[in-house]
Amino acid sequence: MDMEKVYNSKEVEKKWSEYWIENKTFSAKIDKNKKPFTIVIPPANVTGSLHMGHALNATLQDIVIRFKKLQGYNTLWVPGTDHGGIATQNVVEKLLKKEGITKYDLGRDKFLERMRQWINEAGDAILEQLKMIGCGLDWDRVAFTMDESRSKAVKKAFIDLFDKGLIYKGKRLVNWCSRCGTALSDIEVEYDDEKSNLWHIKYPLKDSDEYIIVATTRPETLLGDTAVAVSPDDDRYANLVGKTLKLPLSGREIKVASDYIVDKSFGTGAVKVTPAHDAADNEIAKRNNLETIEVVDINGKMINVPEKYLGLSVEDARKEVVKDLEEAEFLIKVEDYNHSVGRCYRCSTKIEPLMSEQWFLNVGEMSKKAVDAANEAKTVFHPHSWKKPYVLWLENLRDWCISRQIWWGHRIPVYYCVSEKGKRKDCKPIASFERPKECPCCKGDKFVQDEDVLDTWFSSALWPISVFGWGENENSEDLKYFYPTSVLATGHEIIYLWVARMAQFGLEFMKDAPYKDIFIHGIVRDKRGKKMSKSLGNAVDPRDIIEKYGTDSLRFALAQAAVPGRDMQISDESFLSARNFANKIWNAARFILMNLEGIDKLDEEIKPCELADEWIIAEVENTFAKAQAAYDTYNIDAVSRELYDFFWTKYCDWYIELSKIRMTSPDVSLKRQALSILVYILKRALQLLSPVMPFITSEIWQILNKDEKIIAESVFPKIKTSGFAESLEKMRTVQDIIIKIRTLRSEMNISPVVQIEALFNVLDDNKEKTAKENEGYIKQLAKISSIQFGKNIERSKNSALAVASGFEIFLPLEGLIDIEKEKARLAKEIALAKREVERTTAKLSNESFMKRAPKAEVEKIQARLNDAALKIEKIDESLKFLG
RNA sequence: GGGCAGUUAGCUCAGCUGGAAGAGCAUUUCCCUUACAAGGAAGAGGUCGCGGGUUCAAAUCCUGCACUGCCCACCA
Repeated sequence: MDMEKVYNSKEVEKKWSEYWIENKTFSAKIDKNKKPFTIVIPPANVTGSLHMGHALNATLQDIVIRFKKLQGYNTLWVPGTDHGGIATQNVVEKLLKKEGITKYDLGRDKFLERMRQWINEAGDAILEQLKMIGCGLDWDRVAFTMDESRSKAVKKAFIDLFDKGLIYKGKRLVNWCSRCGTALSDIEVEYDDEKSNLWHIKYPLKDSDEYIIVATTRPETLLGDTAVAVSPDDDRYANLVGKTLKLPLSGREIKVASDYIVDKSFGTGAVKVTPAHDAADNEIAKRNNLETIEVVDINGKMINVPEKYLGLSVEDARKEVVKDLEEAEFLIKVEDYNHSVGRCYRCSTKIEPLMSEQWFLNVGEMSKKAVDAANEAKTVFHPHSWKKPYVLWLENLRDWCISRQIWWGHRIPVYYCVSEKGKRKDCKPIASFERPKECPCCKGDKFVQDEDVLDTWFSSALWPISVFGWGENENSEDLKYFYPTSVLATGHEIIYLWVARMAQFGLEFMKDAPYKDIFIHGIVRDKRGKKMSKSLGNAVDPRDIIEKYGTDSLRFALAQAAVPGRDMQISDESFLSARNFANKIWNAARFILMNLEGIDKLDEEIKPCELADEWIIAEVENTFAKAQAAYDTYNIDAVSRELYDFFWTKYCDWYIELSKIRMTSPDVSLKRQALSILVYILKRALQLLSPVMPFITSEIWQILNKDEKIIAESVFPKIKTSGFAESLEKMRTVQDIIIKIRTLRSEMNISPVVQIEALFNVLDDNKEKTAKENEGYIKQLAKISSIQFGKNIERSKNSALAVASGFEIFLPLEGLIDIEKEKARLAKEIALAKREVERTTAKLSNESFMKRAPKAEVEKIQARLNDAALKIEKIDESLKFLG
C-alpha cells in the first residue's frame, strides 16, 4: 500500500462522504434490542449557506453521534431545513425589487409560487454542505418545516391549542415592523442604544396656572396621551392626582393618574401616558382604566391627530410637534439622552409598538411545565449556568404573538363563515385542517381563511416531534422509539427563540421534554474577537478552510476550541495546527504500514513483551477513560486535547521511536511483536479520533483492515484494565534519564547524531534495575553507545554531569568539554536545587503543616527535599573535583 | 437596574472536586536521525486582574472591587 508522504485530504474526503451516503451508514431503523440515541439538527434556513457557526454546530453534533454509534447505540441524527418566514420572504422580495416589481404586483398565490420555485433552485445548498463536512445524518429522513408532514403537524398543533382555548385573537399592543409589514414577538425585537433627546414638556392644569412637566423621548406620541402618571408616593404631585390637564397642541383633557411603576427620581417624576404606543404605558392604562388612542398606524403614519399632523411619518411628526411646542412655549428644555431603541431582528427597522389585531398563544401553563422539567433535571444544560436565565425567561414570559402579516409561512388554519357577498358573519371562527363544509351555527357553507401566517418559530418549536411524523400519527413507532431525543446542540443565541419553545410544545403534546441534554456551544469569533458576519466582512467561509486545510482540520480546530458555553476566537493558525496533526496521524500510519510490508497477518491478541508495550497500553486505557468521560459531558475540547496529546506526545514521540529498535532488528519475531502493539494502539486511537476526524481515520482504518467493517460501523472493544499501571512509574524513570541526557547534550552542544558513552553512578538500586532492563531505550533515544553502571564511579575531568532521579550520569566528553562552561552550568543547577531545599524545608519545619497535612503530602515533600539535597551534594562534589 | 460569563506565557486558550503553573502558535539553539522539516531534540518566556478572608497549603474555595463581553428589563 502506497501512502503519500503528505496527507491529501481531497480524494479521501470525496470518497468517504459519498460512501457514507451510498451505503446508508447513518440511516437508522428502529431496533428494539438497541438503545436509541437521537439528535434532531437545528434546521438551518433553506436560503442559507454554510457559515462557521453551522460548521461548528454540525461538527459537534456529528462528533457526538459518531461517538455514540461507536459505543453501540442505535444512533439517529435527523437533517432538515427551516422555511425561515420573514427572513426568506425578505430575500425573495429583494430579488423582485431588482426586477422592479413588488410582491403586490404578483399577488399572494403567484408570489408564493415564486418563492417555492426559488427554494427549489437554491434550497439544498446547505444540506449539500453538511454532506461535505461528513455529517452522519440520516439522509432518508430529510425534513422541511413546510413540507406536507410538517404542515400537518403545524395545523394539528394549532387546532389543538385553539380548541383548548390557549390560542386567541385580540387587539393588543404589539411590536410592529413597518418595513416587513408585520407584527413580531417580543424576542424578535433587538434593542440597541441610540443617541436621542429627552424633551421636557409643560402640561398645564385645566383652569389654573399650574402645570406638570413631563420628560419624554417621544414627543410626537403626545397626541395620543390619555394621562400623565406620577408615583403614588411623590409628595410633589400628591395634590394633583385626579386633576385634569389640557394636552398641549390639542387641548384634549386628560387626567393625572398615579401608578406604582413611575419612578419619582427619574426625569421630572411625571410620565406622559400613551397606551397605544408604549408597553409600559399600556400597563398603566389597564390599571387606571385609561382610554387608548392610536396615533400611529401600521405604515408609520400619524392618524387620529389634528389635521396639520395627519398622515405625517413619525419622524416628520416629531419635528413638527417639537417646533410647535417650542413656539407655544410648552417646551421647557431638551436634554441629550441615550436610550435603547427596539429594532426588527430581520431588517433593523425601528419597531413601533402599536395596537393591532393578532393571534396570541397563552403560554402560562406550558412555561410552568418547561420550568419544572428544568428544575427536576429532566432537561439538563451543559454548561449548567444556562439553566438560570432559561428558567427566568420562562417564568416571566408573556403571551406569544404568533401571527405574522406576511405571505410566506404556514397560513393560520382558521376559517370565518361569510355571507354570499363575502361579508364576515357573527359565527364563531373554526380552526380546521380543511376548509369547513358547513358552519355549525348558521349552516352556511361559504368561508374565508385567515390571511395571516404563523411565526416561523411556531413550526420550529414542533421540530422534534414533527420530524417523527407527529402530524400524521401522534403514536407513530418512530415517536415511541426515538422521542424524546437525547441531546440538543445549539448556540446560545436561540435558547429563548427556539429551545424554550420546543420544551413547551414537547411537554404540551408529548407530555415529555423533547431532549434530555442541552449542549450549548459558543459563537465563532474572528481573530480580534468580533462576531463573524457577512456585513462586517470578517466571515471565514468554511469551504475555504476545507479547500486549504481539509475537512478534518476544520473539524478538529473547531472541536478543540469548543469549550461548552464559551465563545471562541479562531484563526488560520488553529486550522494550520489541526492540519499538522492530521498529517502526523497520516505519517504514523505510514510508518506502520511501511513496516507491515512483507509481514504475515498479525495475531488479533496482543502480547506485550517489554516495558514500552505495557506502558503504552496503560496509557491508551487512561486516554480512553478520560476521553469517554469528556465525551459524555460534551467537553469536546477536552476530548480533542486529550487525544492530541496521547497520539502525538505519547504514541509518536515515545512509543514509535522506541519501537524502532525492534523494527530494525533482524529478528522478524521481534518486529512482529512490536507491530502487533503498534497496530492495536493505532486502531484504538483511530477509533477515539474518528468522531472528530472521520475522513482520515476511516481511510487509515480501511487500509489497515481491508476486510473489516469501516470505522464508523465498528464498536469500541470492551477495554479491561490490563494491570500495567506500575509500568507508568518505571517508564517515568526511563524517560527522566533520557531527557536528562538529552538536555545535557543540548546544553553542551553535543551533536545529536554523535554516539557517546555514559557512566551511571547508581544511587538507587530499584532504579538501577529498571534502567538496566531498559538500557536499549536509553541508548536508542539518548544516542548513547554504551552504559557503564557502577557505584562510587569517579568522574573524569572531561565529563559532564546530570543528576537524574536515582543516578548520577556522567558523559565523558573527551575533547568536547569546556570545563568553565560545565562549571557555570552546574552552578545554575545547584542554585535551582537550593531554592527547592529552602521551599521544602520551610514546609517541613512548619508545625501546622506537619500536624495537619495528609501523610502522603508530607512524604512527598520529604522526598523532594531528599532529592534536592542529594543533587546539591553530588554537584558540589563535582564542582570541587573540577576545581 | 438585574443576571451570566471572562480576566493564567507575546497571541489563542486549557487547568478550578485546593497540594511543585500547561498546550498550540510565535520565539531561541541544535538536527534534512528514512513515518512526518506540516518533523525531531532542548531552551527562554507567567508574583494565574486587584484587595480582603478561609486553610498547614489557594490560579483553584468565600467575599469585595475593577475592567471586558453577552443576555434580560415597562431606561418616561
